[in-house]
Amino acid sequence: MGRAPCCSKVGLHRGPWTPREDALLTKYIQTHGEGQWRSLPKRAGLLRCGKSCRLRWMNYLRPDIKRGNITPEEDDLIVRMHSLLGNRWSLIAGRLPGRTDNEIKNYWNTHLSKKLRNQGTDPKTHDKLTEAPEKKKGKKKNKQKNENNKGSEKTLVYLPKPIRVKALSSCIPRTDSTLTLNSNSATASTSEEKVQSPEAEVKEVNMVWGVGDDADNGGIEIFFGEDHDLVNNTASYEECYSDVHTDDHGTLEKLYEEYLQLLNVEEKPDELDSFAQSLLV
DNA sequence: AACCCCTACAACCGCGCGCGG
DNA sequence: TCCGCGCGCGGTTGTAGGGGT
Repeated sequence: MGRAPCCSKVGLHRGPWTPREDALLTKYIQTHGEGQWRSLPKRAGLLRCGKSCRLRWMNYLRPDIKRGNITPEEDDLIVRMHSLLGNRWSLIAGRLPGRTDNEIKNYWNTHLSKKLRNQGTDPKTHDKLTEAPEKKKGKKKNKQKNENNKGSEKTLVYLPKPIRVKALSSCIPRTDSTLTLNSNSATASTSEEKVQSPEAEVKEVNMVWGVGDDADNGGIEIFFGEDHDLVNNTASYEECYSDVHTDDHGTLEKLYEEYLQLLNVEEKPDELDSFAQSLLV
């Protein structure tokens, strides 16, 4: 077993980035743009692995990164998105403009999971804990804190299976993405019928959504997007989602209703607006 | 003052997916 | 169809710094 390292480690810098390295990377990307990460370090004059460069840029140097404290609104949204999406940090981050998946993941592990536990909520399942909240004394060392991320016994309906989220970069801008649900918890369809996006239901927030089967992963696929993106892009809905099928509109409606409930649409219409705004970024 | 423990978060790692040859 | 590469993701580790004893 064992996978070859992404690049030769010999002679490459590791650990914290120096201001000089940051400057080199930033300057290179400003001139040549992102991408080609593997060859970028050499061309930028950096003794770093391409992966490390990508991470540094994505999580720290990008000009649109919002540094600073997570606001209570963001905090709340993260919790509710997590209850729906699980540990899909990149997907959650996509709904929080300027925030990175790494930042949200760290914030979750250090703040929110603890906060939820103290509130008597299981941070993995978002169910009520039967046991009393963990006391501060008797806490184990650092390594233990990440135990929360390991396999869950969750059986809640619609909990996403912990599998990869697919980006639809060819059709839809970066902030739109898909998630896949476990077929054990939601009805998957293999019908050949094309599904009509229920745009009418969500027009006021300029969003479209839909569900399709994801046979490869044994699940179904949900996507959220912005209808003007689909209109403005040359690709049609069918071109983007040619594999989207359903014969179970009840399931679709239920899924979407739950999504809206999680956003507390009725109680916080402004928040949905800001959510919709975030999709524009 | 010195030591220890804990927190926060930057960085690394391994893996899987998509795409092009 | 297969294979290798590039990329992105989630999980994990490393470490600086702060607070308590």
